[in-house]
Parts: sequence; structure tokens; C-alpha cells
Amino acid sequence: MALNDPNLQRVVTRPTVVRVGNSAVPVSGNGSLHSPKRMLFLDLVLSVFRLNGLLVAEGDAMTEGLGLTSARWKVIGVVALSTAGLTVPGIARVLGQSRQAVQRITDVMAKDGLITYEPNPKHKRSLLVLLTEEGKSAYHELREVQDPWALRNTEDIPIEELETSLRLVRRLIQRLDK
Amino acid sequence: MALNDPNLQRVVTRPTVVRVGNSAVPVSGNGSLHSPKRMLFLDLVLSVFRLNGLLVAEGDAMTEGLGLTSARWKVIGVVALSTAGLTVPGIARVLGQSRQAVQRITDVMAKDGLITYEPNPKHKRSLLVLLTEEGKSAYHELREVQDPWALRNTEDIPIEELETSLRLVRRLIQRLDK
DNA sequence: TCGAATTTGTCAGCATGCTGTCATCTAGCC
DNA sequence: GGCTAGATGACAGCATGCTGACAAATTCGA
Repeated sequence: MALNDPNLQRVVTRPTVVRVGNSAVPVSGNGSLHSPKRMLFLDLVLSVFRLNGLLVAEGDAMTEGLGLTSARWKVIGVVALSTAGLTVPGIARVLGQSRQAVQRITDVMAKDGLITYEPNPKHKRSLLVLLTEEGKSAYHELREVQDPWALRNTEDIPIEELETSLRLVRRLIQRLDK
Repeated sequence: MALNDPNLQRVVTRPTVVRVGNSAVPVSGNGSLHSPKRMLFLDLVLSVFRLNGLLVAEGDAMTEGLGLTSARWKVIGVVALSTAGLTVPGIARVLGQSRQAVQRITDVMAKDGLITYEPNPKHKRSLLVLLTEEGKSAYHELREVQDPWALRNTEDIPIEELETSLRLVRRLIQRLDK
């Protein structure tokens, strides 16, 4: 929902894209290029912004009955996949977020009884995050709504397109992350 | 950077995925399915979260010298593409955001002299957002850094992959937006 | 034309994520 | 062993985006 949005098209002057073969040509005198890749990429960027917002909202709504939010099931999912527990900065590294952001989430989740901080034999101050029984229960309930949701949203999408898109997103992450 | 993250793999038990032909089989006794599509989709969701954060950071860094941020060039880009101006709720509809969020951004941008609120012949209270000369200048400077950035980030990516990914993201947006 | 439904501006509160800072702890190197 | 660099916890401030609420303006149908 971006460059071709109907709300915008109504009031927009169509960019005068001049195509010459596969290349592009400067337009509107500002020296910029309306190359297909540029347009595609910027549209993809705006679409990722939009999709991110929708996924957060969807994730919140989907799990509101479980005492979870999008931010929480990101954490609970990572912790559930770990065997020996993870430290808060460890969770942050997996999710690619700041440790402070994760710390704030885990503190609330600990207060809510979903996780506990257990002593870490490897580190005196940096405790291990583990799921409580309530947390494990919440994780299983999460799976019960999240799995059908995932399948529902992909049932008419070829697996090759999912793979291509995931590969592209991963490549962009890798490029921007360094 | 998610389900196959090295930080996580070190401490994770590999899920015992049992494949039968193209279908999947319940594992670990909780009735959940490790179907390929489910894994792909959840990985894509987490990757979109991650990419969103990186794009915001990249967009902020790229335009910090222009008095812009990611949130601002989203707005300035939409306004620049419009001919007769857009109202704040109109911008919000194009971007798929709340009008309140956009209003806060535009208020600051107006105070910074990038945009102005002009009378709207169609509506007494809902003013039109237009770029000032300073705003147009900022938009052109934005293009000068954003266009090479877009081309740089896609130079080794086949255009077909960009199209496939954009189409998938758009399809997900359309599904989640209704 | 009139009244209800919708849209809009405005204010408030909240969640999420970022950066910066500082003290403390850990790990690696001499 | 000791010292320095890096990692961590804790606190603060800030940006972005969401929702709810209310009054005013607009739109649309009876």
C-alpha cells in the first residue's frame, strides 16, 4: 500500500517514466532516475513498514487472550526454543534488538509469572531467562493460534514465493546489519 | 535473522521435523505441525520485524544531515507526489497509519518549515499539507541520497525476485488490512 | 431539508524500540 | 596476577505509532 495506493493516485501526477529498453531515463528535470529497481525497492521498503505495523497489530489481537503481545511472543518463542536458557542480551542478539528493549519486556513477563530469572553458572550478574509452567502453557496456547494463522495466511501462496521472499529479506537484513 | 540465527542455534534443540512426502507430521507430542510453510511464514514474520527496524535505522542515518528521519521522509515523499496537496488523514490513509501519528509528525515538520498548512477549499477545518521551498529542497536532497541507496541495495538482486517479494508483501498487507 | 453517520482536530495515555551513560562484572592479554 | 577491553544491569530520555475520547465539521440518505 504505497506508491500505487488509490488514495494517492487520485491526487498524484503519474511520474513520466521514460523507458528505453531495459534502462531508464531522467525525468522532470531533477536528474533523478525512475529505474524499475529503484521504484520496486522503495515500494518494497514502504510495504515492509506497512506490513510490520499490520503484523504487530495482528499478533497483538491474536494473542490478547493469552496475556501476550507481539513483543512478548517474540521473546517467549526464542526462550522456548532454547534448552539451557538464554540471557537477556542473548535474546536481544537473536532478535536483533537492543538489550534494554528486551529487558523491559522480560521484566514485565517475569512480574506476570511467564518467565523466571535463574542463576547463571557462567555469569554472576547476567541471569538466565527460563519459562515458568505458566509460560510454557502460554507458549503452547500461542502455538495453537499461531500455527493455524500461519497456515491460513499461506495456503494460497506457492512455497517458492515464500522461499524467494524470505531469501530476499534475509539478504537485505544481512546487508544492513553489518 | 531468526529461527536459524547462530546465537540461537548454539543453545537450541533442533525441532524433530518428520517429513512424509510433502506433508508434515506432529512432533514432540503437542499436536503442532512443523509444516514447511508454517516455518517459512513465521521466519518471514520475524525477518520482517527485523528488517523494519534496520530500515528505520538506515533511513534515519541516511537523512540525518537533511533534518529528516524515516517517519518524515515517508510523509514528505507522499506530499511531494501529490499535486493539489493532501490532508493529514489523507496522508495517513496512503501510509496506512493513524491520522494522529501523522499529525504529530506534520506538526513538527511545519514548525521546522518543511511544510505548510494551507486552506482547503473542500473542507473548513481539514487543511492541506504542502511542501515549502525548504521542504522541496529537502525532498530533492532526499532523492539524491535515497535513489543511489535503493540502487546500491538492489544491484545484485534479480528484478524478478524484487517483484515476487513485493507481490507477496502486498498480498499479505491486503489480507491483514481488511 | 433535516438528522444520523462519518470524518476530522485535538488531547491524553500507553507500548515498543532506540540511544546514551555509568557502575560493575567478565574475559582476554601482558 | 594484574590490567584493559568488552559485556551487562540499571536508569533516563526520546521517537514512533497505537488506541480512546470528545467536540466540531462534513456527508449522505430519508
